[in-house]
Amino acid sequence: MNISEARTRIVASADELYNARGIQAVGMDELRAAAGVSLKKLYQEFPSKGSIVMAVLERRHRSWAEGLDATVRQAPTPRARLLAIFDYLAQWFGEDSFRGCGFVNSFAELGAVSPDVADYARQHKESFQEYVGKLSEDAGAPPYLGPQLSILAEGAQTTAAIAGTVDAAVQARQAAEVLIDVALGHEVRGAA
Amino acid sequence: MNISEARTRIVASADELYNARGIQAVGMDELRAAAGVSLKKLYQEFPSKGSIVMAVLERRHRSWAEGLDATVRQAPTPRARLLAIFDYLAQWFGEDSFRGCGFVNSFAELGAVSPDVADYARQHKESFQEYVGKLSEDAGAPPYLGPQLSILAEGAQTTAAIAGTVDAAVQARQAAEVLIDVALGHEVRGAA
DNA sequence: GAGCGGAGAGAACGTTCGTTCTCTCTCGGT
DNA sequence: ACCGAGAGAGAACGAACGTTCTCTCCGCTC
Repeated sequence: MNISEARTRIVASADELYNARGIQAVGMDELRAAAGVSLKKLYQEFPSKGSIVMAVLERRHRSWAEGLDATVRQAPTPRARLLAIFDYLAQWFGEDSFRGCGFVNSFAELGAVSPDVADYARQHKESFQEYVGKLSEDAGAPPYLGPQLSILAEGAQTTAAIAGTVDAAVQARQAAEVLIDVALGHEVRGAA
Repeated sequence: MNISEARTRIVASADELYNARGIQAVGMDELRAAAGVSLKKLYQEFPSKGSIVMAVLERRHRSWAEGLDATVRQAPTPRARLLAIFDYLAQWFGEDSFRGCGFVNSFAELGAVSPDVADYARQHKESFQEYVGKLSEDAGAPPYLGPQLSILAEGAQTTAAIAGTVDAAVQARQAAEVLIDVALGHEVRGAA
């Protein structure tokens, strides 16, 4: 077996287990079993559990950013691209494995004791906010729209995770529509 | 020393410590020291760490609900009362001890392994959503406004916690203004 | 004053965790 | 065929945790 094959499998298993049950609740032996790897090889690939956690965060960031961008790219107009963010959320929330944003969760679990985890979570959120800001700019919206939509997306994730329903994605999407149209100077009528 | 005095001090210390460093990172001995109580008395008041966690959640819920309601009551109109939610958030985010919503954090840490914690977090969020829904109804807004504002508030909390700034509260407040006015059928002009 | 109940301090226990060590087996080169 | 390097399985280790037990001391009752 290739060395990097083992790395990949370890990180993938860790991602799945940490997401499902929390980082601190999953021990190295359980991870070893799930990855089908010896404990020796585990510590040969990663010097510590902390480094596995960081590798998982990197994997999550790549996966999220790529998935989001793929969905957004399919939308034809700048306005549709902004709304596509919430379609991506809706699809994500519907997955059985969805248990909230992995960065929020790891920040809550380890942010206070691990500066690395806290910094990475911050970076991930900043990168998302920049992405949304760029999409907003492309749509010709004033700069306040980006943060507003980012906050909506963030709130939808937390709400969906704790309530256990997909509703938050469509509610956030409807709110986003209003905010976008107002920011673009369109006429908006409230539905009664 | 009165028995319920000890209980109160234990729960207050636990709240502070759990908030600052995470529940799993704080051991019973550290809590005992912070509360100024013997380990014996600790287990005399609470049968287990889990029961202390639940008591902390109850305390947090009461404190949050009372603080929010006090701020909201000061606002003169239904519209101002809806916006007061975000003033409350802004003040909260500015506190040194702010480290994100305690229910989101405990859900992230223990929700997957403790149904009690998960259920309580769900109840807390539901209760907040009902509260916002009631305020929306009082303002004469259509029923979709409540969830929209709840999601905004939720997102502001997470964003402020991870970014470490208060900005999210005022950004969410501005978005809320737009959503409220559109929902009430007012004319809204986008600022450019 | 003697004895007793309860409280505080902290040692002790059993478990779990992250990490390392040991033992055994296999496989490739001469 | 033999020897050495490397890998797998899992025992072992030290620390930390939640929880319980022990010991000592204080104040109250007869």
